[in-house]
Amino acid sequence: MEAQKESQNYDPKVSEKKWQVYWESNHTYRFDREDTEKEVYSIDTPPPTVSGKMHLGHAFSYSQMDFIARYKRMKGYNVFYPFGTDDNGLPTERLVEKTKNVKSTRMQRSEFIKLCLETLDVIRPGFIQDWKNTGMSCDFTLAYSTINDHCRRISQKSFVELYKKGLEYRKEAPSIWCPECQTAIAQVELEDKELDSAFNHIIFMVGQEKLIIATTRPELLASCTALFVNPEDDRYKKYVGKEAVVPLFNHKVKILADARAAMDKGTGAVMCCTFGDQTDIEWYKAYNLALRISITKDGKMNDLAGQYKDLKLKEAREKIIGDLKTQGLLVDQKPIKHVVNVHERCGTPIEIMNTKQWFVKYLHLKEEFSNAGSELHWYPSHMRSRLENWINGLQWDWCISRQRHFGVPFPVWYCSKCDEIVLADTDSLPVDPTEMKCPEAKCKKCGNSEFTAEKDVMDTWATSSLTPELAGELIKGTKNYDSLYPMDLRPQAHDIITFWLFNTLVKSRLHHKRNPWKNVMISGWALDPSGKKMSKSKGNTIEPQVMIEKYSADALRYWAAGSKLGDDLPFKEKDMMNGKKMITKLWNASRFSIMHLGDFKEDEYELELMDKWVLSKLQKLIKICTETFDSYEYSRARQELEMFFWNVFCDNYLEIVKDRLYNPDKHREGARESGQYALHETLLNILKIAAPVLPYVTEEIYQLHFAKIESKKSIHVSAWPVANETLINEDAEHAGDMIVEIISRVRKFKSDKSLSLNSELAQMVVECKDRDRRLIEPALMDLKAVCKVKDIEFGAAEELNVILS
RNA sequence: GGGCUCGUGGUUUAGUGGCUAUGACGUCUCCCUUACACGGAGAAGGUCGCCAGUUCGAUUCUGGCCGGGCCCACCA
Repeated sequence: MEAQKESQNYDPKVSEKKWQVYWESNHTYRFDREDTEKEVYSIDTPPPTVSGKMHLGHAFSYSQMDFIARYKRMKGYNVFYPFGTDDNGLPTERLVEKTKNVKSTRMQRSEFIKLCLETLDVIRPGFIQDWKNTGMSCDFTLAYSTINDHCRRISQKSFVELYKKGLEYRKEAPSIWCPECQTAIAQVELEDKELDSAFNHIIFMVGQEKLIIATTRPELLASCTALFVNPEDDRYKKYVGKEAVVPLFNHKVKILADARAAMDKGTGAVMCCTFGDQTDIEWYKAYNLALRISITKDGKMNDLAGQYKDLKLKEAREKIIGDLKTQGLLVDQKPIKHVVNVHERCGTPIEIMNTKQWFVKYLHLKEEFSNAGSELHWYPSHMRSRLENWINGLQWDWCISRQRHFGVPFPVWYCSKCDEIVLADTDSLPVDPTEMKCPEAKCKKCGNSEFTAEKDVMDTWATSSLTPELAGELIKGTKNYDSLYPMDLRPQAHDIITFWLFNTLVKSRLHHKRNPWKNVMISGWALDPSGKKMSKSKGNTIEPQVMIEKYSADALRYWAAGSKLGDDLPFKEKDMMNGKKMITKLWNASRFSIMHLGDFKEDEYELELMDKWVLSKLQKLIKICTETFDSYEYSRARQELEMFFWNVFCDNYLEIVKDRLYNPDKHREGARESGQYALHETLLNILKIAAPVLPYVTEEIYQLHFAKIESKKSIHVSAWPVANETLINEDAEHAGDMIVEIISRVRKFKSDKSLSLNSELAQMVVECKDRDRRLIEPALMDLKAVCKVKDIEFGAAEELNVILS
């Protein structure tokens, strides 16, 4: 592959495409399945959802994990860095229905899945290309798709195993239901939404007396099973134990006392329904209350609601309120704002329905999960409390069944007589029970020979919580398979700690009693310029593809490296210029350096003072950047590098060494070679440290000069710099800093006089301590040249003083 | 209501128990010097949210308050 000529300007459009092809055809990022010499570093890459395009948040967080992957690779690890796609679930279903003009529910599931796989095979390469364009260094041959056979098999196998371990159960129980999507959902899929509502004060008759309760959901009157008051509430003590008549429906319910009834809320008296909210379930269980269901799964009233049957919930509410009013049973209506749980996908307020669902049993393991969370190394550390917080608040076992058509089927049949569960044989997976016969001829329990197939599919998180296996199993049977686990790193964004991170942790604990990974790095979000969340509906999204086109992928990555791990970063387009400038500057400084390095030979040279100065500072840079990369603080590494490169290297060192390179005769013998040595070392190490963040431009420069010297095919598989302690030289740094200070005074002098920097000065007197004079004297030739001053004299003074004429 | 997090020149950001508080963008002045005008040199601009405490000394540590963000809880 041809590197760009050093005489040309750097063109990222040409360069980025070129190196991407080069890396791919050379398998630069290939995980070696068989090599056991190198230590394995395994990453549990997040699989993005294929249905959408890559958005800026992706570019942001995937860049950040890529910095670490590249760093580890240069450190000598055999990096396992797969790239899967998540094509299981609603987004894919919608996409395929739209593009193929079909209806999932009107097709056989396997047929629809087949169509999905075909469609995705067409779409996926273009989709993945966006990720490749950002410079991701995944081994793209380690690919999985969460809906393909491989993943369905692993997912179903997990289900079967957990069932056999007694960690899953199927039960008719109150569960969270979305009337819009018409499926059960999990606690994690809930979202808060503040809605306008009203407390309706409604009269219940207790004998001849009126007891007034307050409710926001009068449409559930038919479901009322009891009234509750607080045992301490003097107003209502006399009613406890008596029966009240439910208005409009006229059934009798008991009045009970329970501390969960708040005296200061509404009227202090509350009705308990099947099921208005979580407390209703608790009361239902605690007091063995009747089950009175008055709403249907699609959000309408049922038979129990009598004349209100078939009305939608909202309509029923209005009609019931109207009827209460006309009958004088509604004494008051207080408008309130309250927060209700809605389904995060569709925004519909959820209902609690009694339905038969599959659950993963885990509420009894909260403590284990919490401890497991503490054992993970969190970067940044404060993100752990989000998991902790979530675990503490868990109230439901994990409902993993969904009443949808598209997804991973449960490999399960039920005896049509006694409901006995029959599982598919593990070897036969993946299966779709709706399309094959039950493997058992007769029910073991009752002898019946009729079975019905489970039609439900699994929660997508039941599959994506298995990513360590989905990826790892791809190399099963190779030498390095076992070294993958536990994986070294889970990188992801903070919004799915309670989803993906938690669920993966759960599965790993349940299956293997170990953590899935050692470290987790949590990235923040890319926000819009005003610091708000980007969303398509708000129209404030920024397309990373456009930014790459305009400014290059390196520039976009440079931007992504500008925020601390875990921090959100508002995107401002002008910030793109910083990266672009950095790239240009790197190119130009390298061009200049390489121009003077053509005849350089590695050898022992007596080093000039300013060479010792730059090399000493370089060693410190290497140390700090290594430390910061080790603790995932790539932004700090970027900042340190930028300061060194711009300030120390370009603005000062290159200016200082320039004269020795152009006019070696003016200097002592070997001064030029000493400069070449320092230049070579410094530039090479700058490039290497920049390589994880700016993979393209560093490769271009590396190939232009250093690749053949180091005999490496790519900078990205070259060795990460190691600081040479013997080059750390405090005296040289002190002396060099003084030289820089003197240069700065000269520059100020010229600037004040509106002189150009290369205007000549006749004389300079440097007043300083005697000791300092001896330290800086060795660099006198450099100083004269860079200041364009003919003669330098010294004087004695406690403080540094520079007199010019 | 609980937890976490942030509050630094006009904007943005780094950072630390103490030397003149970091850089970028913007502003102003100057300089086309054989790597780079997508550059270089210089300048102006900050009571480091407010109040107390610990300390010889706090922007940095502790507590309280004010303000922003996120997560969780509350849903009768």
